[in-house]
Amino acid sequence: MLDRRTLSPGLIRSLEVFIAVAETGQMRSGAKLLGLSQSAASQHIAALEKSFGTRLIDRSVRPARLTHAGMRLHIRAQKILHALSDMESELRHVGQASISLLRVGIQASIATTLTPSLVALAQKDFGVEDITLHAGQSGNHEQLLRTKQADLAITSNPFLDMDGLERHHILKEDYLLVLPAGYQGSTDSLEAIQRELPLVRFGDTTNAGRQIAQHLRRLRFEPDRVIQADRSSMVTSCVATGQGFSLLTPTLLIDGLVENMNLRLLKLPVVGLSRTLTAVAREGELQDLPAAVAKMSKHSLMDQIVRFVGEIGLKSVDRS
Amino acid sequence: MLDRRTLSPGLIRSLEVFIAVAETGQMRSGAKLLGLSQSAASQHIAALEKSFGTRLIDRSVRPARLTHAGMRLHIRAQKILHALSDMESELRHVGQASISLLRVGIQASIATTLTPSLVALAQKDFGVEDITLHAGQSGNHEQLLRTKQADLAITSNPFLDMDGLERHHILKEDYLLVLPAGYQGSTDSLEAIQRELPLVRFGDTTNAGRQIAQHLRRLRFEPDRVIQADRSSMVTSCVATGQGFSLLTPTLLIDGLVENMNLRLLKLPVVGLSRTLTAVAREGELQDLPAAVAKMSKHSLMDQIVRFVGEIGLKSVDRS
DNA sequence: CAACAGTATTAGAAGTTCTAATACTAAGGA
DNA sequence: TCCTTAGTATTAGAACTTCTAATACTGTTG
Repeated sequence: MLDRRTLSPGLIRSLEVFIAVAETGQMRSGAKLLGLSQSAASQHIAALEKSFGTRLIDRSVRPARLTHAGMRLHIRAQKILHALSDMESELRHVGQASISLLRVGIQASIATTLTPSLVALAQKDFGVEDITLHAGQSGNHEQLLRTKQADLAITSNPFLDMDGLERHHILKEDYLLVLPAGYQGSTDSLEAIQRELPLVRFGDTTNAGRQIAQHLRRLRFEPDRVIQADRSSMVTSCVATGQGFSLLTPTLLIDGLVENMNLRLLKLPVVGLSRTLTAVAREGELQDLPAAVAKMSKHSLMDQIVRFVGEIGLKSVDRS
Repeated sequence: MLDRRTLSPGLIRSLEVFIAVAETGQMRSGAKLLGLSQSAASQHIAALEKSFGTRLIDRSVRPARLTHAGMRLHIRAQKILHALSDMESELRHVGQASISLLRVGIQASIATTLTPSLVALAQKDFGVEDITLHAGQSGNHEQLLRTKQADLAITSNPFLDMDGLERHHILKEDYLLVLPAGYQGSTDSLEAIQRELPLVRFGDTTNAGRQIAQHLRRLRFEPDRVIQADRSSMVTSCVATGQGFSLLTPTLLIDGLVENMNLRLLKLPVVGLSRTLTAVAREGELQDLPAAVAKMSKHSLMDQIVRFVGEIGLKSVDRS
């Protein structure tokens, strides 16, 4: 934090004049280089010399020569003025290289939550003029990215087999056990619960569905009764009305929440079932935007999880 | 070399305002930090945003937040403003730390040559107000430095056994064979010459005298007839009048030159006889001045050698 | 709707930088 | 010695930039 005015307001101009005079060895020539009069140059050099309390240029010789102090100033001033030019160039480049059109594929389960924040970020921080948002299944996003119909995907499937992409971790969430509020049976194991209630899960056409099915197979858990649905709200409705139990991540749960749904949430009695959300874009195309989107998404989703799922939701999400 | 005006004249002030606003998160607070009105701050930020063609601060949130471009600018601006502050501090320090009194011991043989240039350098480039110059034998200078009666010595004896000194090489000059212009004898060896003329050399009370005596002893050269003198001009007078021959460095020769002296100069028929001149000061006391003095001394002495000794003198001096 | 908090914009005052003219300095030549 | 030339310093006032006080505008809250 800088104190109040510590730098001379006209310092840059004076340094420009000083460098021009130093390198031409003559007040008038230096001034001419900058399109100034000899008098203006003389005044700038005099002001610098007064400010620093020391002679910078020895005018008694031809060509004029830098003093010791003048040589020190020359070295430093050149570096600083170049840094300023670089800074100006960079900032103008940031502005000019802004993204005019952004096409984003968002996984359906988190699309509602993320849309407002994403639009604000893209427009305000990155000057994006046109935004196209597509909510859908994660499987579609790979093709959209590959065929350049989408520039960015926010997805639970990071397309690890696909090259030329940059990936930015959003968060990893564990699946929770979702029971009807009135469930009185055992919660020690999935088998015990399954004896009381059927499993309500996503269909095999969904990534979540396939992921859960695969994991349960690995656990040798083969439920007798299964209810399959394609939407989060269908799943949660069945559970809320006591028709079954389910396994959902916090974000899936939020996506399915409707008013007056009474559900009981527990940590899964088995480990290793989780879902990772990632922001994915083609490498280098969007500069800093994908990373910023990932950061914003995490922040936004965490807020919702705390608000709608509470402590148990918070504990089921990684903190990295 | 910078082109004509490429940097905005008010850029520094605008950057100071930008940083203050960025770090307080509020236009009015940032302005207050710099003792400005809210309106002035608003105008500076607007000017920057117009210049760069992009939004730098998002005012719609509380506290105000930097855009992506704003964050880039913040990083760069802080570095540059700190560099400017450092530069101003350094330049003011150079001025304030100028040396008010400088006491220099110069070897007698080069004192006349160096005095004008040394005084100019010290006053013009280093702002030295009072200069005391002492011409004398190099043996004295060690004591003057040790007892702080002198700050700088320009000498042929670098006091290698004394710690806490900084040394700056000026030049190394080989001894030349100095003969009467009318000498007709052999110049193949010192023995041959000695058969014709006595050796005229500095007395053992001088560093040059001791150095030459020591070296001749190493060569097993023991002249029958020796003329000893304490001053260069005595030596050169004897030689010029045909009374003897001598061994002198270019600077010693110049020191002894008087009008209408006809001397014949030859490269010595033996090797390894040379003298090194060094600028010596107590470590760190005089900052950059000793190095500058050494550089100026070399330049000055080289000019004199070329002028009074010519090509053979130039060839007998190192070029490093 | 009114009150409040904060920013943007405007007109004119204040401050800074510029120019044209002039004064000053040093060196060289007649 | 005087005059001319080359170059810099200084001055008065014009031109430009930055500032302030006042007002308009925007968004949020009760």
